[in-house]
Amino acid sequence: MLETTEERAGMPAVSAEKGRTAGNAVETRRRRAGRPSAAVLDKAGITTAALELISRKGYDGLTMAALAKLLDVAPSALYNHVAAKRDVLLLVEDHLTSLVDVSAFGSAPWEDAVRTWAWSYRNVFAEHTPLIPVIAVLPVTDAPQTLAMYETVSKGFLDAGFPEERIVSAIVALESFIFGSAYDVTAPGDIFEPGSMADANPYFTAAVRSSAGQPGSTGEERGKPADTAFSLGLEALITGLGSLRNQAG
Amino acid sequence: MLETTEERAGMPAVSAEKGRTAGNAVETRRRRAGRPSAAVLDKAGITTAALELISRKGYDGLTMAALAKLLDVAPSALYNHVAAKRDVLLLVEDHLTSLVDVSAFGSAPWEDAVRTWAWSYRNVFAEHTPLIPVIAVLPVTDAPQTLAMYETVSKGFLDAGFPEERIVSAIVALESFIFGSAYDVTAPGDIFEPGSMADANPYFTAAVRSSAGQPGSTGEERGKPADTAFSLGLEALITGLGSLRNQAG
DNA sequence: ACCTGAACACCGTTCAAGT
DNA sequence: ACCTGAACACCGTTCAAGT
Repeated sequence: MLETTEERAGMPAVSAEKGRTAGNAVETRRRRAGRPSAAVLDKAGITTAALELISRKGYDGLTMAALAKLLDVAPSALYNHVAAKRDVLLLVEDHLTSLVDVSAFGSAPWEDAVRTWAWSYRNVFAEHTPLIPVIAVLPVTDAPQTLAMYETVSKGFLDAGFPEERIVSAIVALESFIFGSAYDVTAPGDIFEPGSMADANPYFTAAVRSSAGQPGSTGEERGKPADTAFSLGLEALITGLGSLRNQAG
Repeated sequence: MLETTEERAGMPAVSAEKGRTAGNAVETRRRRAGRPSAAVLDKAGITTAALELISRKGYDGLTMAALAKLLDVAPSALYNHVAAKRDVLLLVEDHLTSLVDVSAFGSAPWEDAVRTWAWSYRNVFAEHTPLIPVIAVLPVTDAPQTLAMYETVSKGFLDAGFPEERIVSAIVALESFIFGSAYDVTAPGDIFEPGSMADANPYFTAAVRSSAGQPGSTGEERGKPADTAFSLGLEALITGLGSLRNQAG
């Protein structure tokens, strides 16, 4: 999996001085200053610790100080492995992208493969919306797993008869929709309730009232609003983009 | 338009003690402690000052301290008018939404109206992507201009024969695509250059190479990549969602 | 090369005191 | 009600010193 030499270790690295794993304090003997005989930190360990912190305390809890504490080092030690906090977010982003399901490309028909990929992609990042501003501006060179995902998706599009010169635009369009939709998942359910402003906005108010209880994409009685909107937009995109394919696929 | 009583003043409020407008220092006579005879701050002034700061220094420059300095007050004075920095972002967001062009609804055909609205919406927020996480979770009750936009768009959809119970989902789907696409505009042009990873990712690399110089939506020789992708996705959504309309429109 | 520890230049926010 | 001024509890990051 595009593993680099400095990222081979598991996480969290065992601290020789303490005989324990990070985040699970057992002893308190201090590590003295100076370079340790074996490095305590590596990128894989930092990534796993960041993920652990995010799942426990959310993105507000992901501070360099908290990360350092979980890894049992001084905050400044992190800067031997990352240039800035943004690099930590980047490591996390690339790891999460490897969780996106691209397996249907190559087995299922194009429409099904895009559907599986898009839902999986949205669901992964719905839990990690603070990363979206990072991804959107992220050069693919800095994110090997993200690049690997694009490679699989590109091959799937090409094999399905999609014109090569339109593949990147199509992926970008789908991704834009996916990222925007990931935010919707986190929105409160009553986000569109006009409340006291209902009288001044009758058309929108009526639309909101009548949209309640619409069936979800999976067929249940009332789907979550975010899922209904995602399904609606995704099917429109699949149909519209699919019309660009030629007969080769 | 939906002006509230405490927001009627222009901006920046004139400081009686200094005889100048905020952000344009002339005198330095100190305002003494205690409640001033006329309020120095109001929401409209805070909004305009925030916008000024953003245009001059970007969102990193928008701090409560910098905002207070531009308005010539102590930082703590802001908290008499907003509960937190988030409220400042909300004020800015609602103002920007009022700049989105919804004028084509009611005059142009539905497809053209959606197109005009979507491009305008994307262009406004492409310059203000840090607001996107705020909007996505924002109850409409707290943003009267945003609600007004939804009202106009909803009426446009209904008048065009769009089924009422699908309007909110359709707007959400379009908005999701618009917000995601706004990020693309800010991305560096070479974001997809595989660089040294090209060999390991041949399909994606070929797609990136062949996508360069594709025509933009406005017909010029080579459009900006973000515009090409936006056009592609938007037209797919317009076609797909448009098929839901009945003959009434 | 890769740690510690101290320090720097900020943040957003709170709150008593003043008029 | 609506300011000032001081203070609090943080931030991310830098850098000399140590091995």
